[in-house]
Amino acid sequence: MSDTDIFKVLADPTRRAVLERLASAELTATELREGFAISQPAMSQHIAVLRGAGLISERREGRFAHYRVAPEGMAPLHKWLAKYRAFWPSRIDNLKDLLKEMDQ
Amino acid sequence: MSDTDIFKVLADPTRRAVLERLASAELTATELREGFAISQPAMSQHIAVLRGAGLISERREGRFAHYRVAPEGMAPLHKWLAKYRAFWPSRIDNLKDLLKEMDQ
DNA sequence: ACGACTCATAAGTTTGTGCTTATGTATCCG
DNA sequence: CGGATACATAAGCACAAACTTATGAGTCGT
Repeated sequence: MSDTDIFKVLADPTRRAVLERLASAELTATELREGFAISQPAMSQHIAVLRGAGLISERREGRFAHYRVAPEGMAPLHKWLAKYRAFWPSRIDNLKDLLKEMDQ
Repeated sequence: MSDTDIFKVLADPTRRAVLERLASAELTATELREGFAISQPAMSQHIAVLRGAGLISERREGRFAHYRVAPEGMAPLHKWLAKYRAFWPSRIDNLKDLLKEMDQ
């Protein structure tokens, strides 16, 4: 998955909203569609794109498809952004706090 | 600058390449164009987009326009990605190393 | 077996993005 | 002043992206 593809995939607000909803819970395609003013095929297509990018994973169960975030798919994005870490200083303190939290 | 806009801006490989070149040095529009198989207006348009997104800043000097990275423009991206930091564990060690480096 | 349900795929339309050529504006230099 | 240089803007075109409706494929319950 190229950087260009990752950015293109995430440039769509509906797809980012889908990721956000999946961040807190595993959901089916139909459940995901709730709250979106979008047709079922449109959602299906977005899901296919997210899956193609490795950003979500699928668990089939009968006629239901359950989706969840595949965080490792964000790796290219992390990696790209890291190239600009020389400019992070103002955020380092936050990171330090975060690490302290996680140590406990 | 919305998340959607930031992602759209960065989804273009030419624009990301421009940022990469500017990360190490301040350059003029013409200098930036070197190595790209692209017309002058095309580059000018990409620059306008990057500037509109707050990702680069301009320093005018006579007829020359010098550009450099405006790292704070990446903030929305950092912020968005941080929402998925719950999935970072495998990267925490790298962060710790990074912080150690920066403390010295 | 049959209708209802969940999701995927196909085809067509519309809108957006990035490019081009042409031209405009401002600055520098001889 | 007048030509050359640096960059921006305008207009038009080609391709890509996201949506729609229609339909297909598989699963469930009665």
